[in-house]
Amino acid sequence: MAFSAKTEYGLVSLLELAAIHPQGGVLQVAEIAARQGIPDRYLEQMLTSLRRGQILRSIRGPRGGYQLARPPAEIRIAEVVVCLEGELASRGTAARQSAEFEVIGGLEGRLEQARQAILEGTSLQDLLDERDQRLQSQVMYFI
Amino acid sequence: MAFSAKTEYGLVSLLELAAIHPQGGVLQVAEIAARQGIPDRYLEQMLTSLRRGQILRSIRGPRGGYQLARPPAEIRIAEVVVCLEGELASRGTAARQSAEFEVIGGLEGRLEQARQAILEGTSLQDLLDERDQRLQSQVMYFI
DNA sequence: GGCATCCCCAGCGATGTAGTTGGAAATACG
DNA sequence: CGTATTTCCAACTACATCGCTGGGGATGCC
Repeated sequence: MAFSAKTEYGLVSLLELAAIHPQGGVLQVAEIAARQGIPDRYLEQMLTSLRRGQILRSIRGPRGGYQLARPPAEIRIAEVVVCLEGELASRGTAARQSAEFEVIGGLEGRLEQARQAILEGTSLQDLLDERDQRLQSQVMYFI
Repeated sequence: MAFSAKTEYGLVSLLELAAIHPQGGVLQVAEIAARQGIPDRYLEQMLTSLRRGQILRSIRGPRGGYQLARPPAEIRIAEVVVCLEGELASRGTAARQSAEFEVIGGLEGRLEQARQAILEGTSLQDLLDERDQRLQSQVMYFI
């Protein structure tokens, strides 16, 4: 798959929070984990990363939980992925110095650029819309 | 990086072989490895994969080596990558059944589709042209 | 104070990646 | 024929990462 479990779990959680954002919605780790079938102690770590990345805000104590730090339209998926994938600073390997390696490096650059374009061009709101549409058509079939 | 070392090494080797293909060129593992600074016993495995994938042909015994099984224009990079990355059949994870996971899955699909489009749309000849152009401009600077 | 909830960080098993090694089979060449 | 050269096959190691679990600690509502 294109994403690690970390990233998938984080994005799914953000989607859940985005869905109730207009109501200023707050969800607890355990709630999200139960609904999505994710180990809660693991999910905790992703939400912590997202908080450190200023994407989530947390509320401690009883009746606490997490909520989006910004409206979904202002959260780019690229940002989320960087935050969850751990950056892996200078993931680029020490480029070997031959014309052949440079050409391959160029191809890799184009691949990552294409990926980045999609991730930058998609906001959490876009995914939320997609989700709502999906749920909508499920209801249609149901009737 | 977008590629594993395996894939990079394999592609670099293919580039070297493509460069001398019009002369029906043959190179030995040790030659390529030395020129590119790759451990030769490791590179051996990549070239074996490429042979099994019908991308290379091998000649055994003294004065043996490897050569392209087809002209570079007929070798798509997508094919090479599949061959080297080991396929990892059904790399796709067991998709969780929630609207949120489905939406994320959709995004992953678009990412992989974009990647695939580039890899399908690039032939070994394309990379070879890029290499030659790069070498050409190096000479320019040299003068 | 007590309980619910987030916070931090350490560790663990499975898997994958990069590379090494040992030897068997084919074949050109003298 | 014999030997050196080269590919072929398959196992093995070292290390990192991934997905996940666990133990406490901090905070804050009641």
